[in-house]
Amino acid sequence: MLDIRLIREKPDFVRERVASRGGDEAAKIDELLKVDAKRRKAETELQRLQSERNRLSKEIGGRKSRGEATKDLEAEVRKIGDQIVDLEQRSASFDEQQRNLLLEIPNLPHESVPFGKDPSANKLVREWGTKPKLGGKALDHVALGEKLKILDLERATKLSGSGFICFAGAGAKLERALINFMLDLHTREHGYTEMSPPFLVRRDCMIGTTQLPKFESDMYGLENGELFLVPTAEVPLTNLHREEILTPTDLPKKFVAYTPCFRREAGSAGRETRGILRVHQFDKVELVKITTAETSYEELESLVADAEKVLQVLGLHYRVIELCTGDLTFGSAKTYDIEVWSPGSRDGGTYLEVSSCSNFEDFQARRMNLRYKGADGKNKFCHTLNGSGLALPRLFAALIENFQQPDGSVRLPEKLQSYFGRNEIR
RNA sequence: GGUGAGGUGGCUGAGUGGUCGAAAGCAGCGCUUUGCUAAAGCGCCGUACCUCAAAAGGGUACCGAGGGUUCGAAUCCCUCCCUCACCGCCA
Repeated sequence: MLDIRLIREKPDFVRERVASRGGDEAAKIDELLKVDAKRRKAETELQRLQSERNRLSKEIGGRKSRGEATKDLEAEVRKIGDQIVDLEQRSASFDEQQRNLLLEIPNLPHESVPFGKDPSANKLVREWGTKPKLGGKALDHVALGEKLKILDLERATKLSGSGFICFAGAGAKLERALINFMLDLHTREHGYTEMSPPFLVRRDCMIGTTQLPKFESDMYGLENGELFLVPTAEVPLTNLHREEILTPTDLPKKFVAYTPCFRREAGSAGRETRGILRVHQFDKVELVKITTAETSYEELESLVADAEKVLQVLGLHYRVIELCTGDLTFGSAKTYDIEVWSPGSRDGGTYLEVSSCSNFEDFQARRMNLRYKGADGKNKFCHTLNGSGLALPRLFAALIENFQQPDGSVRLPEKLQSYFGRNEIR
């Protein structure tokens, strides 16, 4: 949520920044300013009347204690009371309109974000490692999974429909090994605190991290819209301290959690969704940071580095992409994607997004009223960041494709062997 | 799920219709004094919003949430939420 004062003071700047993402939300700025003006006018008038009522009510109290008549004053206050009821309703309605508009306006891209309207304007930041030499006959993860009996997609479909995964045997164990490996890496070497949060959260949490109100149709909900299945651990982790005022010396707070993620992914189908690459339920290890305003951008860089480390230790080739203004998600001010090499996908391989690391600045914090005490004693909104560290199905797919052997077996990276218990799957 | 108790400022805790945004204590901040690592005295010390060019100042709202009664509600009534205790059930 943007600061209404910023919009009021620099409407042109906000309009221009919002427009740089594409979309039509910039048009809402004018509407918002109108509502804001009406709201403040109503509020000022309301407060004037309330003040008057307070004054007269005290006068009544005074007169009664002296045994004087109060009928005339009571009639007057009753009249003011009627006007107050009316103005309260109008004021509350403007207030709600304003909040609803604010919830629908996306965050402003950071000034460093490259301008562009689609992914073609994204910027390659760096690459790490090299593509494996597999002799041009790389199998994709679906074929490999079937051959090694570590994926049972047919039966997953029987249980839950398309878009669900059933890891089998060594596949299930590999999934678990990867989760443990990543959690250990981030807690032991990167200083994150491991959490195991609820997988169902309240509506307010979903609003806090910007999944709602705009993207409700992408979410799974329960109980008349009261509880939602988390689409990512970002939601419970970032909301942990919602409505709190944190001590700056406790910042940054760094959390890591494994959770399943539930997404409707309505309308997605086709080559992008083959196998386990885009599904309704998947596992993910997520990194979240809560920081001060001053440090959030350096924290973003180290967050990306923390996520990259997973691929480095596993020895998987990847690249880091900086998203352009038009490709940013709703709440993000700046985002880096990490894409791992998948030699079996498409014809001759492609890159798969396994992490998206974003700085939301105070956009989420404002929605969830998450603050810290500034050095000047004033309460300030925190900055929030998150990134996958990493998403499992695509990592799983990339791993078995990159390390497949000519005989169809998969040789596991050294670091993973102790977690998996063996050095290969065959 | 049942019964009972309760939700007041960073914490503890008064306050059952009228200068209560709220006593007091603790914590915190500032000054003074003594001196020593602690104590005493005095002062300040919630949040959000509106107003104001800004600061100062002024105002409004907030005592779990939402409604109601009233000229006036932390205080009375209703609904809901949460916490605690005991009972029941249970992986």
